[in-house]
Amino acid sequence: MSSPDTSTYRTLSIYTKLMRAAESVTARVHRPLAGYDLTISQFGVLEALYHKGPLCQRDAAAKILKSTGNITLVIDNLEKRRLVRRERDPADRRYLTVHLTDAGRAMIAEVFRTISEAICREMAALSPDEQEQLGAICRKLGLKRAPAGTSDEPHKFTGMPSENGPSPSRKGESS
Amino acid sequence: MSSPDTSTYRTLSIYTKLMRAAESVTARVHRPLAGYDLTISQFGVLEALYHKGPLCQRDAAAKILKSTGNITLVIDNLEKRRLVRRERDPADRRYLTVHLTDAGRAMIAEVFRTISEAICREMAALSPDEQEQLGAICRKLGLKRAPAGTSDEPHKFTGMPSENGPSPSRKGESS
DNA sequence: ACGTTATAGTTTAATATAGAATTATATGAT
DNA sequence: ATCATATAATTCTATATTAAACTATAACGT
Repeated sequence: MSSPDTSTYRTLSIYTKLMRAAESVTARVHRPLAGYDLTISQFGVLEALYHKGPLCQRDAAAKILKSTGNITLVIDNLEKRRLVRRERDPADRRYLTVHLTDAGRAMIAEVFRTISEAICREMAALSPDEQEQLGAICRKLGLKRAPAGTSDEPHKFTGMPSENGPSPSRKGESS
Repeated sequence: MSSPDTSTYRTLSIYTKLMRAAESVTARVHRPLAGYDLTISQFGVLEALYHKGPLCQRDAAAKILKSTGNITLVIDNLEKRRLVRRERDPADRRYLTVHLTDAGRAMIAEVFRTISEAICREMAALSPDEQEQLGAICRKLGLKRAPAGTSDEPHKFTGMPSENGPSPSRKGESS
């Protein structure tokens, strides 16, 4: 019943709605970060460490989808504030493992709680049914190249599904 | 039958899925822009001009959700490539109206077609029913402060729903 | 063992962006 | 008419970010 044009229009329209919804929700969700003087990247790193434990910088970069050049700066800044510390891996001296300090852990625990609450408030606009539908739809949308992820990760509020495959790093673990 | 914790977990999980889907889809959709040597901001401005006609810089900035300081540079760069031109509004000399040039229009027409096709490919992962559901869900999610938008705008592939209300500008039109 | 290749991290140069201060123009109140 | 205020755009300063060049370390093939 609809010309190709109309159907295209509807599709574009829905895409646009998706983008706006995502942007508007993230804008509101991330608002509290300003109060902690954290950038989204800094939050992303802290959160990754909080939920996955110590990480090397390459993996941290992959989590938040930034370049390795950038992660150096992000972690520099977190380290200056004593929220994380770097530790040279004695087994492979190329690696720097990034750890949360106690202060960092305390901070991310609080920030994470705050952000979680914000997320729940936002998502409360949807009924449980709608949340289900949304989850299913997003899985389909995201799955294009992503290796049908099962994602062991707890929660990742920032970052992208590794699109090109940032590689799990540390290939030569066996031997 | 789920503890508050479980329910929170599920909510966070769905939020995360939404963010990843949105990011992964936009990454794929925007990929062709590199071939035209257009940044996302530049594309956003061209697209706004294409669909809404000439705009003053303030409005262009609002469309793509960037600062007025930034829009100056974005438009500078588009103007250098003769894709747009600035025109001083004789009625109110504070305004610069930004127009597409013929070259700009030709370019955005082509780019828009390319991007539209990419979007359709992405959205084809969903059945018509699912697309409907997604549209409805996004409307609910986006609507938090947004004035129950009816959005006369054709398509906006970049930018955000004006959250705080960037103001329609040009208040003193009457008189 | 030795040299090639790969990988983790840093540095450097360029761009994008936000935010504050600035300039030019317009509006409104008295 | 004049002065205070508001607004559009630009400029300036600082930060975030990427990409590419570079350094240090490790793995692999011969």
